[in-house]
Amino acid sequence: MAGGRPRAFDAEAALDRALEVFWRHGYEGASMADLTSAMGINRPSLYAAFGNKEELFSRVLDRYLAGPGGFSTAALAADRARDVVERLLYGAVELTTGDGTPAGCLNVGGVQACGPEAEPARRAAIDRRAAGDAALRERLDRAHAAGDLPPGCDPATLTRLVSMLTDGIAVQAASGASRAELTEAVKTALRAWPA
Amino acid sequence: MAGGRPRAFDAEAALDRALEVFWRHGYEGASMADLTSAMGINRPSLYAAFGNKEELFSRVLDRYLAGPGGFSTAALAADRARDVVERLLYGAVELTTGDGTPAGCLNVGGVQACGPEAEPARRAAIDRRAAGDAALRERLDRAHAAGDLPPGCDPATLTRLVSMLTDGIAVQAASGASRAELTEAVKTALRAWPA
DNA sequence: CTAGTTCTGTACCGTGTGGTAAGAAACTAG
DNA sequence: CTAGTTTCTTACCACACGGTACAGAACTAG
Repeated sequence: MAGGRPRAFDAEAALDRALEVFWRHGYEGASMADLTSAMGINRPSLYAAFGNKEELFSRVLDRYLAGPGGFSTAALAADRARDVVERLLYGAVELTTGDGTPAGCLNVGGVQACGPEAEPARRAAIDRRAAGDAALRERLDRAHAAGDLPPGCDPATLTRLVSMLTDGIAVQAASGASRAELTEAVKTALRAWPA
Repeated sequence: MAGGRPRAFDAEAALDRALEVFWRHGYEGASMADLTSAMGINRPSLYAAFGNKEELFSRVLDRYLAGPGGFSTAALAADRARDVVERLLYGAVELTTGDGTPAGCLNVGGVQACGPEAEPARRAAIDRRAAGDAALRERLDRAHAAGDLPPGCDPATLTRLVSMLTDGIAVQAASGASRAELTEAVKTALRAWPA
């Protein structure tokens, strides 16, 4: 006694469309009408497949971090700490100034305070950020133990600074800065850490 | 043929209340009901005095930059370029992590993409940011001409980097970073520019 | 007091929001 | 072919949104 009518859409492809919409308009700025229209499905199908708007956003966040934001976990695999940071910063520039993608960062945009009903989405974004920071922190702790950090550099503070820079990159991109401009700024910032 | 009923509220005090609400909830997250309630006035009074939500936000932005954000123009008066930057960065930390004020920055939050009808407010925020960047750029140009910049430092790029850092500070504060943590990170960033 | 003007208070408008009820349609197991 | 299950489609719900019409209240000039 199984079966049932098969769904007429690809859930993962629909999530990619939803990602595009959330990325461009933010959590609150993306209406269910925008989402269903972009995903090519009806409202009840969306609710049956993904729960509600908040859960959909959460799944989109995961997809974002695994896809376009995947460079940030990949960067941690670099041999030297400076390369880790360099990959993170340039990766953030590329992510937030991509040609076919919206300017800015879905996760950074999700942090900005909005209405009370968007609070769960905000927390979801903040939680993912904290997880990313923790992973970087753990990597820099290892670098510190191996003497791979500049003298007098606290891994926790350095983690905070890198996170601050990637956040700044996202806001700059969202407000119109070009990839070339941000690349130059990152290059200047990295001058403080000679290779 | 003059006179008319006098208004029963102080417009500037009402703007301060509106500032608090916009700062905490963002442009879209602040409803007219929130605003009128906090300002202690009725809807028609608000519309008569300030136009509409968008114009109110614009006036609040000006008040924000003249008040809590005033340090950013004051910082430009420092004698040495490094002091200008230092004041800007520490000032941003203080602004975004104030005790009685919401975490984050009204102007940075305004940049984040939201619904289509918030686009004018977004542009208003971006324009103010551009004006601030232009003022800093002009100050760093003078410093460059006076040999007050580190060797090989482009004023335009340095302006972008400082703006990126203050943006990052705002996002970090909005996502829960403490004043002490951000102060440490700024201190580390400033190490690249010896005093 | 009257005429003119401006603000206040209540009650309302159209629209868009996230979310859902109900039934038809498409599939599988027997 | 039938019963059971899951999806799709249409139509709808209550509600909150930004914005406003209208009448009464408070003031000034004559």
